[in-house]
Amino acid sequence: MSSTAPEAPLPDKEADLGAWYDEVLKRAELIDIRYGVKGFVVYRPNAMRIVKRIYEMFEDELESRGHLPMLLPLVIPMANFRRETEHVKGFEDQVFYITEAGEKPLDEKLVVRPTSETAIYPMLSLWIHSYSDLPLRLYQSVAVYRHETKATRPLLRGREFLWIETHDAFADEVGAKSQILDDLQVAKKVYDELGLAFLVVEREPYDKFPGAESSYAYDALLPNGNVLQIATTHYLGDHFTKAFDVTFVDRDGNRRNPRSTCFGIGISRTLAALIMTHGDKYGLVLPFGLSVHDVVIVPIPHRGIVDDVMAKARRLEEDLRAAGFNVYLDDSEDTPGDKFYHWDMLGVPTRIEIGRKEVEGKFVTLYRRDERIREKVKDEDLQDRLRALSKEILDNIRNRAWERLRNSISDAASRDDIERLAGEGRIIRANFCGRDECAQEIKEKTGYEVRGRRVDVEEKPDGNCAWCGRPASRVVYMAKAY
RNA sequence: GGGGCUGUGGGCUAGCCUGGUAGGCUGCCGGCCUUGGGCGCCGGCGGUCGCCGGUUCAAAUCCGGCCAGCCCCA
Repeated sequence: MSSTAPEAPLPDKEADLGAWYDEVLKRAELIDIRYGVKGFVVYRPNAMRIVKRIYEMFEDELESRGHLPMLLPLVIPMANFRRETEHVKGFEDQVFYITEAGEKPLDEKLVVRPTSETAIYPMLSLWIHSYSDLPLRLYQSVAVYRHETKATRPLLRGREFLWIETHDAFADEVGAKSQILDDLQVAKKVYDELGLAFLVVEREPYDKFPGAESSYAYDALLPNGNVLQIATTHYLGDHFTKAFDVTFVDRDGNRRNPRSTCFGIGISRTLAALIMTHGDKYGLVLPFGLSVHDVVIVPIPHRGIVDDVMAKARRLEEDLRAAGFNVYLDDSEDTPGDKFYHWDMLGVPTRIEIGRKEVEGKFVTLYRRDERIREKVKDEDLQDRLRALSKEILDNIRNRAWERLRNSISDAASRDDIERLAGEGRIIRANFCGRDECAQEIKEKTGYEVRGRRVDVEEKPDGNCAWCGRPASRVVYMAKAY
């Protein structure tokens, strides 16, 4: 495979995030957008490596909290899809249908899942009988399909995207609501390990998932000031269990409908957020555990001591591998400079350079990608230093992300404030009346969306609605959204 | 949904207005020389110019349609 050594520098990330992003997807060989079908892209090995790791992190976390894996079919019979009316209304203008096979029309039209509630609930009605079957926590890691009408963007808005969806059922509302909090913990834990910064918000009532009673979301901040919804968890009440006749008999012998929840984790979008949050003018920046390798060794052979350099490089590779590091010795014939640019582009977090000085001085030159600086480390200290760096790098890029998020938020007390701050691309915190009319007007006038109120921090309004002046019932965050 | 721009060897592009042998950089292959942030030299490989149709003796180039991507607006 070619290790494309790109000539020109990347576009300026701050000035033109979109151009930078497209170029990184291409040069780091992450995503190929040339498949030829609008909204569908190819994930190349460098992307899938990261995707698999993100999946693993979420799956491990979900399973440790009682979720079991499952796999539902891609297709949903039309009759089932139509059983929950609000849900249908929310999705029907963007579902793909399968209507024929070969040349013949199908007897029953099939829906390609835009999400799998209407696939699983008929099964839950078969599986759930007694309170002892509850709670039931299931998840699947799949792609879903939505015929987006807005402009599609690789990983950010596709007609096919990767995600995890959980489908949980509980005997009562208390159980279901506590699951929502647990879901939020799952997301927080993994996003922390990815170094992402985010707002956790409860969506406004008119902005809920179709069929939900309440919706909670993780909005990550992108460097252009936009927010990106990367995960949502929903309390579905008994809407779906009623519509699909899911019942159980409680301890008192009464037949009841379980309360249910679902949790959608956007894997494609999480990848996009990772790329854009941490990347710089040399390409990806990733914490340990996400990139193709965590440590790359680059030998710098000089005439006369090539053998010594290679021997030390090989010995290091062996030692580090034995110690559990994901290490790679780049002994290709490219020049060192070429290799530096290549591994920088892929976001490999650390690099070890071995040349004459390192062989003679019994040390290595250790480079960290996040700050692009080198340090000398004595051979015997290397493993400890790498372990420490693993944590330092993650802390560093996470802190940077959070600092940017904190610095992006401004308070607005009036309509003028909102319009001015929206013009500056700020995330806006404001007292809000909670009315859909206001939210729509704000969207029309400024392009900003009311994203909801914080759930991780309690914030009480200290004045009237910043937009309409009516009494405020909550403090909300407004932002331009992807 | 509306408007604009773009599509040329693996990657980036020139040529298009003014129709006539598709040029460069990079990559890839072979060789020599090298190697501390994209080394140098020599030789070679690689393109039905997004797709379909039209005009013409002749189309990458002009015209129409379609597909895809990017930007702006709703």
